[in-house]
Amino acid sequence: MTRGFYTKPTLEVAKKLLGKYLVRKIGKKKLSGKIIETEAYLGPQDKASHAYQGKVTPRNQAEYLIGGHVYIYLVYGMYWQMNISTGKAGRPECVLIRALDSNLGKIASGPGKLCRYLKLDKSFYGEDLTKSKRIWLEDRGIEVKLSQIRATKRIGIDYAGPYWSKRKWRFVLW
DNA sequence: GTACAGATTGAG
DNA sequence: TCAATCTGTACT
Repeated sequence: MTRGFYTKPTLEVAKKLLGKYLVRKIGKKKLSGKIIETEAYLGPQDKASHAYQGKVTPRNQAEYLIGGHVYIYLVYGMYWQMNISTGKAGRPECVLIRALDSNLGKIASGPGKLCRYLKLDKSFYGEDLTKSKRIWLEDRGIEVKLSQIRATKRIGIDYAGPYWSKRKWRFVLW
């Protein structure tokens, strides 16, 4: 996948990521899975985003990078979440990868489990997906029809209030 | 320096 | 339904 794919509007990227393959190389082994669930977080306006109101911290600065970079962080002190930054540089927008469909079953059926399975941690912070040799995305020619994409409300952000928690910015491949 | 909440998960 | 568990952030 090239840079141009990631710099499109975030909601568009979130939908187009469905059906693409996430590839992770560990030593001589290659792990991969089809992306089946994503969630969009839209910058300063989104109360559920870490960059709400344009906040910049050492933790979320990767969210401001130009599309195609990894924004990874720890939640609840135990689980890593992998995001892909989207849009232009300076825009705090990203897509959270929530689930992969792999031949190993439901091992990556949630953001925390996904990262545990792929052995992702802080060393991937800010990794460039268009250049990295240990993690990248592949288009394997799977055609995703609009009727196969289901939009639902996002998970685990009720604290952001009913308006933002009800935005249907979670996309599931049906 | 200390307090506190969280983009989850798995067990009960 | 609810606790585990720890980092970053916002205070004093």
